[in-house]
Amino acid sequence: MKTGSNPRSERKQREYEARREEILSAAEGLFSQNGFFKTSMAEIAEAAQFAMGTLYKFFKNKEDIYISLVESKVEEMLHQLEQAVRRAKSADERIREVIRVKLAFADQNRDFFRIYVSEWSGFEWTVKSAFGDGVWKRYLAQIDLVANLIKDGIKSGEFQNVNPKDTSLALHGMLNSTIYVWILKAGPKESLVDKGEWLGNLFLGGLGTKG
Amino acid sequence: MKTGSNPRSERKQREYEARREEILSAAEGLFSQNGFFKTSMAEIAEAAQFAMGTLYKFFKNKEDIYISLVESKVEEMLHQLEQAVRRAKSADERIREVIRVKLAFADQNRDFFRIYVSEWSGFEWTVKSAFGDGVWKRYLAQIDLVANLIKDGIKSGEFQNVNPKDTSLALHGMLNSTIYVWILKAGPKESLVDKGEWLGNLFLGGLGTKG
DNA sequence: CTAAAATATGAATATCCATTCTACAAGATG
DNA sequence: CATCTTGTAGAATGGATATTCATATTTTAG
Repeated sequence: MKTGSNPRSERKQREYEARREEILSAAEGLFSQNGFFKTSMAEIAEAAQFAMGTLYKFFKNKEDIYISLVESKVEEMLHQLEQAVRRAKSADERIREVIRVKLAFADQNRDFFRIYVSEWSGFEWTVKSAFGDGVWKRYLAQIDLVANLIKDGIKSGEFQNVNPKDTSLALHGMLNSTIYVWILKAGPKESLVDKGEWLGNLFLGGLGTKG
Repeated sequence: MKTGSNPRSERKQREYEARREEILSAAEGLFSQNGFFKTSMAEIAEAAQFAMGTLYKFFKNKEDIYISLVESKVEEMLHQLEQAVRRAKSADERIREVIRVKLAFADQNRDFFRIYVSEWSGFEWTVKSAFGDGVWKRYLAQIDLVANLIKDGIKSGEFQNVNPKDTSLALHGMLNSTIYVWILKAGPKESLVDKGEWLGNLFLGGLGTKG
């Protein structure tokens, strides 16, 4: 009949979660460095200090580890973007806020972002199976978030009359390429976040001098 | 002593090249659809209508096929970009020309571009081995080409005083994301090349209304 | 037409690795 | 303390597939 008392099972639960996180964290570094296909379960097990068999008590399979990893982080990033949009008042400022938050998030989550960027353009059709649902949906949610923001800016006259979705996509492309190369070079000197302002200027004001 | 006569060996050479191209072309479709790791030599052989062993007469291994494929196309794209830059006169027009050419190339080489985009952000560290040399170098050459173009534009006063390399990178990111999503959706109605003009406007003039 | 050289073949090999399974340990329970 | 439950271990299994190699076919040339 079960003890039924919460405290005990709660601790179990917590410990289970903690171990799960440890595995994810170990896997994150490996996937980031070597990609999905060149990371073996044996390596993950070793890095997480568990036996291979144990991993399967926490995750259905290798893909499940990968997906859990990406999903939770993408979710987190989406949350942060939503909050950022909320706190800014003008359309212009909202765009700048999005840029800032994304750069900061990348700065804070380098390993993840390396996975993420290659995910958004490539793995989608490589690890496909379960992806359409979780990650891709949240990715589109990000694009939509910014697209709506642009739509509002157009209505208010702050922005030119463009296709909001295409423009949002362009912005994300700009950011991703900037972030990705920054991660690759990884010079400890250059600050990624500092690039936020000129990226905002470029996107909002353009490269040309004549208005 | 050899016949020494050229004509004969020339034909051989041509036929060899032709078969090589056939293999590359077959591989292109498969890699594009399923990615490097989920494409087997058996599949390539079948698609190219050769036996597996024969493939190894033309290429050292699977990776060699992949690399040859990407390298030759990237080279081609680079050439086209160089020409495009040459034929335009103003800095502004040169940027627009680059955008046009890249979009047209993507339009014409959908399969390749799908590989390319995932290559530029992801496979680089996954299929790594021989890449640093060929593909990556040519990719950077593209970035540099545009960076120089921007530098000139700054000198002539046409462009604002930005970091040319970062800005070039941002442009390429914009284009890649636009192209990539277009390929995924693949609606036969929307023209990719038609997006060139507003992408040029956006990049040069910015999203905002106030100069 | 026939022998030698060059090509093409695809079954056999060897390696790699995700996943499973049986045995062992630690901790809870009465 | 004995038993039962839960968690951990890592060797064994099975499947996949890149690459090789002995054989067969085609082409060349005398």
